[in-house]
Amino acid sequence: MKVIIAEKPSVGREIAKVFGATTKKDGYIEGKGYTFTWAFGHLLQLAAPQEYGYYGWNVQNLPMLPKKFKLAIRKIKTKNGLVEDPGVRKQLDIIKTLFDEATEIIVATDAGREGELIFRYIYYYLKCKKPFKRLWISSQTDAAIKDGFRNLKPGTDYDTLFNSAHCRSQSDWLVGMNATQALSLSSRSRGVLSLGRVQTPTLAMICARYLENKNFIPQTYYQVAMQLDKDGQLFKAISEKNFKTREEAQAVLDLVEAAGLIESVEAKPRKEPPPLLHDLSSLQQEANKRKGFTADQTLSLLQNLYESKLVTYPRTGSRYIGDDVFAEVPALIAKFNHHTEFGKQATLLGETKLNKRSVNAKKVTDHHAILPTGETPRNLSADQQAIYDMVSGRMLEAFHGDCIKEITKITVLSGSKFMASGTVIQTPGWRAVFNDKDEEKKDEENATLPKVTQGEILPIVDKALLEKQTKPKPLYNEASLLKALETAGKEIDDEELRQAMKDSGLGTPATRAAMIETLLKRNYIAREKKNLVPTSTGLSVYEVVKTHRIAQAELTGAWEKRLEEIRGGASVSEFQEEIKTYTRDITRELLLAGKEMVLS
DNA sequence: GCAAGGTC
Repeated sequence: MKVIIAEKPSVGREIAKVFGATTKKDGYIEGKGYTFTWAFGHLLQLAAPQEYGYYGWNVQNLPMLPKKFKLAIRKIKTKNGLVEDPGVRKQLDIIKTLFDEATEIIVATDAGREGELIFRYIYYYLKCKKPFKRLWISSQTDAAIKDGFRNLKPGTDYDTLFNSAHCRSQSDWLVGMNATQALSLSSRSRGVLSLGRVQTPTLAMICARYLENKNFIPQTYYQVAMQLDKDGQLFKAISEKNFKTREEAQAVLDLVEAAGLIESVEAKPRKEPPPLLHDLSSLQQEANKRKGFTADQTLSLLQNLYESKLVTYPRTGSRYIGDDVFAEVPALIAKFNHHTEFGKQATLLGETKLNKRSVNAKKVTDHHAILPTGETPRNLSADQQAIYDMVSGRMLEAFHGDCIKEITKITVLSGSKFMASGTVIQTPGWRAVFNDKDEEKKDEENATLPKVTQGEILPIVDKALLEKQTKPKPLYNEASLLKALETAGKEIDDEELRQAMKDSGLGTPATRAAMIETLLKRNYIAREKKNLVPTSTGLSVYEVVKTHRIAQAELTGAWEKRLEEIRGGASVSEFQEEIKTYTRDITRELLLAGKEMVLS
């Protein structure tokens, strides 16, 4: 008997379906000589410090450097503290029984570093010795699955990938556990002061932005505005220059005459391509902007929709689909032909050539972009419906044509030079789907401009001196923080580190929402209206760690570079030694620095 | 009491 193990039930069932296996059992499916089972993500994790004899929280234990890491069944929090997750225990028992009976195992966990780790941790924990092969596919269409099974890889091909995954896991444990205890103990804080490779740079970003915003000194500047009249249609023009002093602006204002000469008129069409399909992060950002949902709420609503088979896999980091999935898109779009809001646009799309901007198999990683499945939704809550509409509306947008705008710039002479600009949508294209108001217009922009010609002289009906102030960068909210986490590392000077981080950023799509919740739970940050601001505790921690590597995105870049080398066959023990050295250093530094910490 | 990673 061959046993196929997937990362999650949905994938296990999908593969079983392709094989025509139909006998559903508790925790697996049988048929056609195969058994299909699954994990629920990571069933096993690196064991807690006490499993290595480090009891209690004690400076004497630090740094904790286990000789050999152990695995433990995933825990859940109950009122009696941490206990083994019974569902996980049960599934692990099922997997053990199946592995014991197996002649061969086929590994169908997600095609990536963590997918490899999920399987290997199970395999080694169960002390399994059966041979295994690897299924490596990036979409779960019938064709992709069949093709993948014709091209199974030897399991050992992925040994170095497992090494890199295991190193990632151990390193996060070593640095996180030790740094957390070191700072919590030395600061004599009442609560836990947690630190980690991802959470601490995130906290640092929030704190740095908050301080920059709070300490910003606004600069006053001046502009001169006028209103011109073209056959009764008024429009606004602003001085070409900004002025540092009121006097300079006043002088320009005084020179404005009763009429202005149209010096030039420039009208250019601009094509605006449709947005890409959603990945989790872009959807979380949009839901935060449109509905004020937190990243965590959006993920949980999307998970509900996924479990009801209404949308595809939610925790994806790709905004693209492959050609195989694209082949199914026309039929999917047609399902929305009678939708109350999008029906007209869906029908229209059915008659036109689809935009293939979101189609690129090379940019599909473990999972493709989020799409509706085409199943008809029933009894959705208002919030679920809102998320579902964002997913399906985005699909219609993504395959729509460009939006064509006309950007007009007019220069007016009256004493000095003035500019008027306006944007008119000529062909809405994808913008017809939601028919939203255009993104926030600059206040000097006119909604529409009258037709004027060069050389014309128009009466000036009003003029004024405007006093304005420069504005600081805004505080982070969930949407802008998620964006910043995705792009973290883009400004690293070191070319190699920047390169190593360019596809990842800080954290992963699956973990970012939970990480924001962790910072809130630790009382490091708080929600203030839609903004995320640091608390006094958060700022105190930031002050202590801000100059250390643990507070910088570069640390992730440096690790990613080394992990990629390990995947390519480089020495594991060398990296492990570096991490141990770093762990000793950061622990020692924090044991000292924490003593100086001011906690209110 | 602690990380980051995955998912019901």
